[in-house]
Amino acid sequence: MSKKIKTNYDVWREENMKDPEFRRLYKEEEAKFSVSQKIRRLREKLGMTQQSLAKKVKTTQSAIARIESTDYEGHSLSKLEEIAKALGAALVIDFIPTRKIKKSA
Amino acid sequence: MSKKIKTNYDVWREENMKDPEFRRLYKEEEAKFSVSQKIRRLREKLGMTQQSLAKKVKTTQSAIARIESTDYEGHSLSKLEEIAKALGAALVIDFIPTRKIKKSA
DNA sequence: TGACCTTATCTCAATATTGCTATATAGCAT
DNA sequence: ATGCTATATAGCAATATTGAGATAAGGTCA
Repeated sequence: MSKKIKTNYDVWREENMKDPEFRRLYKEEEAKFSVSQKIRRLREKLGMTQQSLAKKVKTTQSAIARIESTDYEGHSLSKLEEIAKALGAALVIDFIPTRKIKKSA
Repeated sequence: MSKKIKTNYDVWREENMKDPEFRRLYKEEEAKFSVSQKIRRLREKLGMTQQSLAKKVKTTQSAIARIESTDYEGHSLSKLEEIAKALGAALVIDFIPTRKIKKSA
């Protein structure tokens, strides 16, 4: 039934799972994951292949693979929007202040 | 009726909302605005000009103006990260499913 | 009025991302 | 083993974004 192909991401995750701190974050906060990984995980939840996602986004499998690679950081917002749509999701972006904001105008 | 889907971002926010300081800094209403507007509003709250922000991000005022223009959609994630940092904020990105995900996998 | 500050818009070159093909690897099944 | 499927990666052309300078518009203030 279920195919268990081990991706680079699987290898990466298994390796990192050896680290207790990583395990803690992995369980508690998926928010800690990169955009690339979020896309991959959502795609896999939907049972889609890179190929089928590529078709929906009108691009190629290799382009999806690149976007999902753990060390890729060249994402564009427009592409992310397209991908989100193809995955039946809404892309949410927000800026969260990490330090105090001065009251002055 | 339908279950409200709680995203990782929701969990993250709810958890942080327990902190009074975070609540003060975070304004729920901000979520409605576009990325361009969010940048502009946050910059103005900090009393910064496009010029001063440009300097922090090592670019020009015209580039900031372009990024803040309402109909601009060519944002890159890397630029947004830089801008967020310069504005003393964390960039949060999440995919929120808008339809049910099959239980499998 | 003029001087100054802030923002918007234009153009162009430099840089970055994307699309695409080909190819390699890995897992599973026959 | 072979064949099939899914993914990863390299190279290059096409496309898109960015950086920069010039300029214009609007506001404020003396």
